[in-house]
Amino acid sequence: MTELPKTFDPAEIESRWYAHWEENGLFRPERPDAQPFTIVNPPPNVTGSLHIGHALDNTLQDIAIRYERLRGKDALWVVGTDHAGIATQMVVERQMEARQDKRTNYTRDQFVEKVWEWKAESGGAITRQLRRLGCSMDWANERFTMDEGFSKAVVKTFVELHKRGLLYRDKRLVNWDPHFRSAISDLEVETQEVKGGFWHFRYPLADGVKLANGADHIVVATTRPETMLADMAVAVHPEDPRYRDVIGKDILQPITGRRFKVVGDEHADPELGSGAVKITPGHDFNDFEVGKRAGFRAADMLNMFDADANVVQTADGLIPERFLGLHRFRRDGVDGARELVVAEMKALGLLVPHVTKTKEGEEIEADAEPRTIQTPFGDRSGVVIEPWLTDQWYVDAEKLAVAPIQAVRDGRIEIVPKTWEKTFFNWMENIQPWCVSRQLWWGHRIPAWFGPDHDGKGSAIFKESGIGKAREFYGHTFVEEDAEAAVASAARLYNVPHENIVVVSNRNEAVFRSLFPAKDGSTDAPELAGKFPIWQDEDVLDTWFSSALWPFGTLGWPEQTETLKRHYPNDLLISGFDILFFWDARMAMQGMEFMGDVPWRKLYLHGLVRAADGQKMSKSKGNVVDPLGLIDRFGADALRFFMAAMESQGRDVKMDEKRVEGYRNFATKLWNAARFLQSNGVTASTAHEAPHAQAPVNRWIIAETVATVQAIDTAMVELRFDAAANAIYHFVWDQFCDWYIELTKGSMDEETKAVAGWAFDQILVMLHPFMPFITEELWNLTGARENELIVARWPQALYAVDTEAQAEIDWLIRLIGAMRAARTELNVPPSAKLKLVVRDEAEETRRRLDRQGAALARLGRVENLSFGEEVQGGAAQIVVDEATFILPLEGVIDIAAEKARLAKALAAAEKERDSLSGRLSNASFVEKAKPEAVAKAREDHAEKAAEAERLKAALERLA
RNA sequence: GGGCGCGUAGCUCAGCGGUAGAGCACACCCUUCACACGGGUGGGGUCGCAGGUUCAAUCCCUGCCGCGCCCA
Repeated sequence: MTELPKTFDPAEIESRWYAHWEENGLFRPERPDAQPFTIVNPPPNVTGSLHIGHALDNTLQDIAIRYERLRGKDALWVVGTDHAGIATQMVVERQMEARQDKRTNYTRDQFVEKVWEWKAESGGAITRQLRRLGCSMDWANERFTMDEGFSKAVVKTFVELHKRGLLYRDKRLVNWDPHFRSAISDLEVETQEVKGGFWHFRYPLADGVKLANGADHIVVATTRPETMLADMAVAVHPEDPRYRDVIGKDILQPITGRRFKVVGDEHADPELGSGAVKITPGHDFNDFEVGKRAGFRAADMLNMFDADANVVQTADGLIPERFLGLHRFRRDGVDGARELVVAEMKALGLLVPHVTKTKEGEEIEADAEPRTIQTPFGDRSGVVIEPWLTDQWYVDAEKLAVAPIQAVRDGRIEIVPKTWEKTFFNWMENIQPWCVSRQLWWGHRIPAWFGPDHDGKGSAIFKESGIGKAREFYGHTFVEEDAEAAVASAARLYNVPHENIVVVSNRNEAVFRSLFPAKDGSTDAPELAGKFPIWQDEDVLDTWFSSALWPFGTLGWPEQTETLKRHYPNDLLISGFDILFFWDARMAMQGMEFMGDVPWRKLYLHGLVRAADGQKMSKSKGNVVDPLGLIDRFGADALRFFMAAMESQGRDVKMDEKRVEGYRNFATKLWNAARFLQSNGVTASTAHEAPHAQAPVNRWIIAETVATVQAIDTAMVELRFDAAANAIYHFVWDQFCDWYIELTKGSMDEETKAVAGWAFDQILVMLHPFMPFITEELWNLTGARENELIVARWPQALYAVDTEAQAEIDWLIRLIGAMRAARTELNVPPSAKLKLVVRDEAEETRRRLDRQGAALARLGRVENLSFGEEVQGGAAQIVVDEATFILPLEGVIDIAAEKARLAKALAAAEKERDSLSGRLSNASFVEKAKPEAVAKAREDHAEKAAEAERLKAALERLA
């Protein structure tokens, strides 16, 4: 056993022990016969670095897993990262940009290769950082969503969902992110309020038609004037008397000269604005629905934007040349289509100005009415989302949501805290189809192949298309796990031999090679004449589509592995509530669909970590706290303890560095307690059971240890991390250090050494889930051990509570406390030793004084104890239970001060006594209150009355 | 507009039907042989406001005020 150094260095201990645990496989000890306990980590983004939210999330998980490991379970904490489609592609593209390079200088395969290179070099940052936090994850089986095995699971899921009719391709409006040039899901759209305008345009009626009021036009209002270039109708309420007669008549739109109809649709609210709205089905979600009701097919809806949201010609060719290529609206100081539309309408006299009056009654005209507009933004790109008409893959979330909803309802999944259930239900019950395709290069390529139409006689037919979006035109789709299966499927459909199916890279190639002569000019026949080219969908899947498989994909699925059987369902999932929809809900859907069972039995949702001022941390605000910086300053143990202690269910955690510092101090306190024990010959305990003890102080600390185990066990069942942390904190500091060590100082007999060693060992075990590093270090420094603390045994909580010992030590603590208080209040110098005279004491008190005399003498600074004698002159008097303790202070004491002190105590006792007697004299209280409450009140009343009597007597003695 | 949550000591937060707790901060004292990242003692709260239920409300119910989040 080495002597403990005076101070400890968290950094050194942390790196040493972490490496030791990992190298020795201690995060996943072989326990084939033990009950499994399984958690999967929310896979952090492979480009990410550890932020304070990860620190909270992973600390809680580590506490849970270490706790269960100590309790002997086969504890598995699955770890890995996700490939973060957009984020990772962005990172690599940004690096390229810095070298004046760009993605499109490479083929897709070359680019993807470069991303893998980046991952190999830089993708490990977050996993190194999780290690610094002390997370005891199963690194030996670390997973990545783009792993071969995991990718297989992703492909299989896609194909299966498609087969089951739960996944389909559809042409409809998606949330298009013009920055990333990709679709995103509705969850990735953040609505924000921005200041905008509401413009009113006059749309002339064609053919001389007039409204009931004689007007030759309809006024429509819009917040997006640029979309008029793709308008296809004007909608009015069918019952609106102003417009009823013109339904079915034509509008002759200015600027484009397009003719379209006035349609009746209840979407138009007669109360709002003019009651007439322009309809742009290709660029607005509401208008899309109106358009469909008006009889437009999605494929015929006009599109006026390219992927960058710049204006392109519509299918009818009516957008004037001068608009083409403009951005949708003003950007970087350059006017866009919106500004030009407004200017031209104004010039045409078709803009209805917004008129306001100043206080002086003067009228002021503006082009638009200022308005706050709910505007959709891409959560990652920060640009305005453009509803765009494209073909995308959708998961039928509504059907998949049924089973998870049921599982939560009947308790197979328990959501903690329960308040989140309502949010979960609300979202799940109103769920929208989930768009899972993304127009990126990095990710799981969608296992769907497209092929041309056919004439039924072995020839391919390529449909002509009017709109230049090659990715959308195909005749047939083959969703299969690989190209070979797709070829087979295509051969079946086209009814041709396999060798007549040729896999090409995209549609352009298919068209070119099928319809035009071979490149070498050797023949006039197209190279693929008589054959059927098929090409794979170029899109990839939403990253969340893959991470939804995490609870079983990481365990080997679709293979039916032993691990999978043993560890699915997982026992617990811990995640921030911010990913409840993104991830948790989707895991529940996929888990129920493919495993037929819940992914986890409990779902624990914690809040956000906020900055000290309560603001959300963000890079732009510059208020981000780096958890690694906190680890450097205070140690990982202190940061972890802070996270646990602050995690009460349902509330956000506000950052408080002083508190982290406080827990660093707590670690130091523990360290020094160990030093003290060591210097007193206390060593590691050899038994799991508590030693037999006679001395009340030893029996007391055993009882308190057991009470602490019970408190932690209860807290952990309820997932009250704060309660668990506080229980061990107060036990260590307030009971073990402040009282047990102090009471046993100077009387360290063999029994005490054994009990102290045992109790300290239990402390190390109980504290280990929260502070793994310092506890492991002390465990090994305090004695020879058979095993590391990380795999030690959790304390037993089976002992009967030793109420007798507890009562005695409780009495002793109260007595010493009261004596100290009296001394301080009467300004007795701390070094002064006083005599102590006891009167009115019961037998039990005399016996206790007998046993605790030494402790009382040292902690109460008493040099002589006697009974019953009358004290001459001034003295301080202390009432504890039935006895009065007198500290003679002849000549030293200020009688007036002592009188005041006693009077204050007397007043307090009388106040409580009277309040209790008041309650007891209330007949309805005695009748209606619970009997226990009445009994308790009687008991307390008797006690307070007696105490008041004794204090009164003490006061009289002074007079 | 719908939903959820929060308002308790100067600050950060627990608590909960029987008249309030912690950490930090604050004041005073202590070079007590583990620890000043320490020890001791103490001050400090009409538990947002107003009603109601109850023998009894900080705790349950209703309304209001203030703050925050999510969804449309």
